[in-house]
Amino acid sequence: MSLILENIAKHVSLTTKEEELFLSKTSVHHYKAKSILLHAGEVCKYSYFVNSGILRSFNINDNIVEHVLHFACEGWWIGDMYSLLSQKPGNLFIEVLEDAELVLLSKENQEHLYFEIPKLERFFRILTENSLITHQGRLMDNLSLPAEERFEKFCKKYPSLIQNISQKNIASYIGVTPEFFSKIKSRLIRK
Amino acid sequence: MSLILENIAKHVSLTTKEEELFLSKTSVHHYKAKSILLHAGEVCKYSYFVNSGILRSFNINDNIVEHVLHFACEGWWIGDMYSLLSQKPGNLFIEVLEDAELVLLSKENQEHLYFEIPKLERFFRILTENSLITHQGRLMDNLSLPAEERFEKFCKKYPSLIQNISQKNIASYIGVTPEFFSKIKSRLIRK
DNA sequence: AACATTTCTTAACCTACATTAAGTGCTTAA
DNA sequence: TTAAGCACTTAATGTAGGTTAAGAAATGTT
Repeated sequence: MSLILENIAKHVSLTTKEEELFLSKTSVHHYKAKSILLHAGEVCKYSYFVNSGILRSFNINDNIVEHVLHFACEGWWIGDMYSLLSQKPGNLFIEVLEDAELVLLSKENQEHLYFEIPKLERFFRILTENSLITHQGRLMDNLSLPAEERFEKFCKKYPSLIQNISQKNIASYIGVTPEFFSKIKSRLIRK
Repeated sequence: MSLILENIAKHVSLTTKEEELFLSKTSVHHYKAKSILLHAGEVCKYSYFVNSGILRSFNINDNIVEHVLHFACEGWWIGDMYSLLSQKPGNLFIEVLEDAELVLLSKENQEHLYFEIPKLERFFRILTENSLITHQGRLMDNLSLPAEERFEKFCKKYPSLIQNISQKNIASYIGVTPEFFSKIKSRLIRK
């Protein structure tokens, strides 16, 4: 069974017919590392589900500094929620970090599916709720914890990512410069 | 018509019978300023909709420093999403800042309503999506903007709140100490 | 009205993190 | 195979924002 159907089955149970309908509204594409799926200033047309590979979403400040909003690897969704829902140009880039196989679900198809399979409305509600909880937690951590503890939390929460993501990108997610991140890391190793 | 029904009507249209069913699952309560509706360590049982008054949710770090996650005034919802959905003890306090009339919706009733009025699943999906977008934006702002610009954004986004909330609380939401916030403010006034 | 409590301001000093810069090792590319 | 480009490290110096402390203004309480 495909990964995305397993993913859905964790929250709602679809009939075989519904599963087929769902899949018929999606398409699978392959992307090479360094591909940019979405540029800031564009309107985001798809939600992306990751079958394999790694992606990140980030913004760029004053044309210089990148800040990572989100990583996505196998079994995760990624997109620019703001742009996708408003259909206005967003601030996010979406980039492939490691060669990826993605399931694309367009906004229109997603809306269709809500009408044809109301259970999917529930599925995406739950997905969005979980994402919100994660973001709230990260926000509170950024307000209240020093960089070193934010890094430790990141390691605990996403152990699989640490192996596969450059320090530069982790630093950007944590919210520090690569230089300072390097210092933190060597401090932790010395312990 | 009640404020909460107007609120729902902005996203989905309910029949009169459905509206009655919805209201029958909620209850209205009045709280004095300084009431604490939820303590960190407790399980959150309700979503709160604000008919009038002002509330805030916040955590406390090392038993000392407060950080505001969220303000809510007329027409807004507030709760501890993490605790509400997981039914585990959360980290948030919810406090009344100004005497409030609130609509309480328990988790069980909310789940019931999803089954009896599927349109409400859509309503809360949309609500959660909007909240997620807001939190993502705030997260990126915290990562990439200095405190002064975060404050300016806050003023633009929530002009009505500034009149009614102490500087201490705004500072905590922005992510700086009251002392530094005071400095920022006088710097902006001098401009 | 008088006292207590909390909020806000100001200022001196301190620290977590940024910036700049220089150097090392890895990878990719002609 | 050499050069060019990144990712990473280290270290000197700079700064946004924190801490501490003390007083002023506002608010609440009896």
